Amino acid sequence: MLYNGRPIDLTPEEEEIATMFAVMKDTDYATKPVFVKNFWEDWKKVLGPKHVIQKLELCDFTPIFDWHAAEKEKKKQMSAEEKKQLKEEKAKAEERYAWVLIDGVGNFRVEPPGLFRGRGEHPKMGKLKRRIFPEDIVLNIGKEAPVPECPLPGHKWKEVRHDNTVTWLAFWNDPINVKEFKYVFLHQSSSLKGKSDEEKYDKARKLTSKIDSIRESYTKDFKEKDVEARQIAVATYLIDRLALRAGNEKDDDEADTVGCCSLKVEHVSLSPPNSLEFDFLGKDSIRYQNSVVVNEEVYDAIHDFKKGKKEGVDLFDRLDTSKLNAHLKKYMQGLTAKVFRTYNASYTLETQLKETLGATLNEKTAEYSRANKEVAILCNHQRTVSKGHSAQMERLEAKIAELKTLREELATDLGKVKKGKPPVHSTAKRPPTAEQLEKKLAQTDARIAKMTLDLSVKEDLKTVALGTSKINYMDPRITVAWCKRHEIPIEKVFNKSLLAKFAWAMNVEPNFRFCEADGGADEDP
DNA sequence: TACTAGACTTGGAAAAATATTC
DNA sequence: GAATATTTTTCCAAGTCTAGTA
Repeated sequence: MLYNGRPIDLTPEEEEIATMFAVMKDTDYATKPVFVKNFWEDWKKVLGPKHVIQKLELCDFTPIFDWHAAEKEKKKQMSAEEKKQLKEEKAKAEERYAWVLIDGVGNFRVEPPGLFRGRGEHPKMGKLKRRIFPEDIVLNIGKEAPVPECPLPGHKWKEVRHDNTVTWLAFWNDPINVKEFKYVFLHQSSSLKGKSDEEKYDKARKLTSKIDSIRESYTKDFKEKDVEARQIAVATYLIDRLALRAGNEKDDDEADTVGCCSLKVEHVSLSPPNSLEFDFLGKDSIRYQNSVVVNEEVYDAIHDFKKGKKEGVDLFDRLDTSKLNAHLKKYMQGLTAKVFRTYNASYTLETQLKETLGATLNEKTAEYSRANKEVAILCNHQRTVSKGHSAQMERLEAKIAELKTLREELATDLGKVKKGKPPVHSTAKRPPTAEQLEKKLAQTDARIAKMTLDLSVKEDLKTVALGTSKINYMDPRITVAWCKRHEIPIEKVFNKSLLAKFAWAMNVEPNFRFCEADGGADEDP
């Protein structure tokens, strides 16, 4: 790299960190002052006080960036054969880390050093995430099991435990947030994960038989004199109807985001006669923006909760997630705020999925996507619009316009031919018959219809992420049963990973209903 | 009861793999 | 068959919630 216009040599450690920064030149992070400041503070520590480099502004990382770009290009240019071989070698070398006796392991690699990429306006973005050594790692293995050999010569594990009350295989402290941990868990497809997944959905399903009385109860409490009880009622209403998250307290050294219990007064505004306007940053700094017509008593309650409070003050000042969840436990064993999200997502999928369907497989899977989309919207699962989206839309529109012109030409030719005159637009040596033209016209109409539909679906889904609800919120038994009823191969809606993850749900009866009145109710009430 | 360490689920972005189009 | 679009997988950040402690 260059410093003040002159080439400069760095130690491998200094250079490694410089490279982390250099390669991010074209990302959003590089433009954020907090990111740059945090990076410079941490790099400076490594450089030391007497280093030639004293000012970040005088650093020119372009040579490193160009080198990295060239490396990337080299990799891209490798033949498919070479890539395949490299991949196989890697898989072979790692195979022994990928399995435990009973099942597969999830992510078994430690996180490599890098610059922390927090989401939203994270105060720690750009900080150096240091390299993890065996001395950082705690292993959890069977008492009689041989201790895995430490792969770095001269190093040793931090600790070896034998704790069979937890599921993790290893952990280390997150270097960015030393109080937090990074775990190695079993694979999503493992029986252990499958079991707890099934329990999660069973618990949500159990809500079916309780939900009416719960709604009755909190509706009654909208008028409670006691402020805490009233806040619990309104918060539960929002969590139930809007699928909001619980909203735990957050520290100052995290991005400023909220959930239900941590909403601030400025996040909800009143719009007469009875609408609430929500606008706040939720998990991952994803914006939640929604206008909802609400129960009049809820509207009045929010009005009261906001009264006399300045910006930045908690809307539910008498409430936190533990109080809320403690209250929910009175309704049902194990009931917490997140269960409502699972319940309402699964309920939505089941009620949205139509039982009367079009004839083709494509129409059926499109119906599934449509229902999936409703769930994703409920849960506010969003994605950023892809880079080439608008260009892609324009191309599709142009194509449709082209087809429409063709259609007009076919129509006029058909008119001519029917009157026994020669076609104007056909350039074929032998003029087409009326039948041929009619067939082509029908084909073109079908193509126009399909492309127009594709176009609107694409535009519709440009900010909606379907994956998260599919992986975490919709009871797979709903999907499997629906597919069985409509003779849709399950592979059409679940990819390989999901098939493995949801192995426990595959034997469900075709008539399974998530929201049967007695669905999953207690054996002994 | 409040606090917090700990363990687990949920989340979007980016990379990699695969399918489609020209 | 290369370029482009779409889907799948990987990565690791960021939530939720429990249980133990003071």
